[in-house]
Amino acid sequence: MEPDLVLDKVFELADRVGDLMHSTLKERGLTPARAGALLALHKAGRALRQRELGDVLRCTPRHVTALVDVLEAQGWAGRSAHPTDRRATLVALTDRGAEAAAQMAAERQDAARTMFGDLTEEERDGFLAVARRALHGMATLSEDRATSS
Amino acid sequence: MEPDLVLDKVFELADRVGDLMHSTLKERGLTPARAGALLALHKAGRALRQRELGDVLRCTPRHVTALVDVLEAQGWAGRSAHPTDRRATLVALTDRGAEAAAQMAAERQDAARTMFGDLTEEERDGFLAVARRALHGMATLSEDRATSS
DNA sequence: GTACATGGTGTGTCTTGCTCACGGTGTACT
DNA sequence: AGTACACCGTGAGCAAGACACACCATGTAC
Repeated sequence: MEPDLVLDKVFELADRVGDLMHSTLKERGLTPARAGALLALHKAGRALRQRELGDVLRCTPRHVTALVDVLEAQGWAGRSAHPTDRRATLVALTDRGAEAAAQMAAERQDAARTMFGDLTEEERDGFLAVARRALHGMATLSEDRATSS
Repeated sequence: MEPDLVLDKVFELADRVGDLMHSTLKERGLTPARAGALLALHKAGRALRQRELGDVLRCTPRHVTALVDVLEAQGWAGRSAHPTDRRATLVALTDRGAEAAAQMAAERQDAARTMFGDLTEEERDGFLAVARRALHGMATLSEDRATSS
């Protein structure tokens, strides 16, 4: 069994989950990026500056503006002025947005339980250990590339 | 340890590998989709109809046209008439494309070895077993959604 | 030989994501 | 004070990935 095929499985797993999520989102009228923004706000549990949102989502401030534009137009979230910093804009979920985000988070957890809920503790630990070592190997690879450039 | 967090790790792993691949591709002047097409042709080992390429890449025929347009313009691949079916167009790698594809495949294998190469057979089997069960659970979920719609 | 299926493409749209430049605002240091 | 600088969001413009619909040329089956 080549390491190659293990990597294939990881991608297959991520792809399938991604596909499923994508299709459930479409029913809600949400795209992956917009849903990500809602979930980020949900997880934060408070209003975020657009800048903060961009940091969490790992995208540029410019893109956050566009994202929030749509979320606001469709009633998922709203902008408000920052109380003390007049440069900043706060983004908060509307009731509708909060409900959708909570539901999506719950669905994600259900899916995770369906996939990994019936594992023994041993199996889970073994799986995570392998994943962690792989991530560490990856990090090493990335650093090598960074220093050699 | 919640199943939730296991899913997070899978995504993290896939994301990191994806990021690394993306950056190596950019140095070559390739985008993910175009590189995918080259690798698909490489793996097939023969010229493919555009339709076949679309099936492998899981995208629409229209998108294949656009993809091949660019690959052809940039000298990675070339079109030729199908010898017997005059509707069909065959896509084949140029020498340059074949070389790049082979190199990318080798790099991918190297990365996989860095991540999973030092596992014992037991660890690898355990990991794969978990992944397979998760995939199976996913499939069940997807079917449920399909029948209930 | 007619009806239908298949293969590729023109046109148009949407989403994600980037850069660059800019105006308004905070902050720190003279 | 005032000046320099950093930070926040946004206007404008662009590239990539991907979809649907309509269309024409070609194969195929009846």
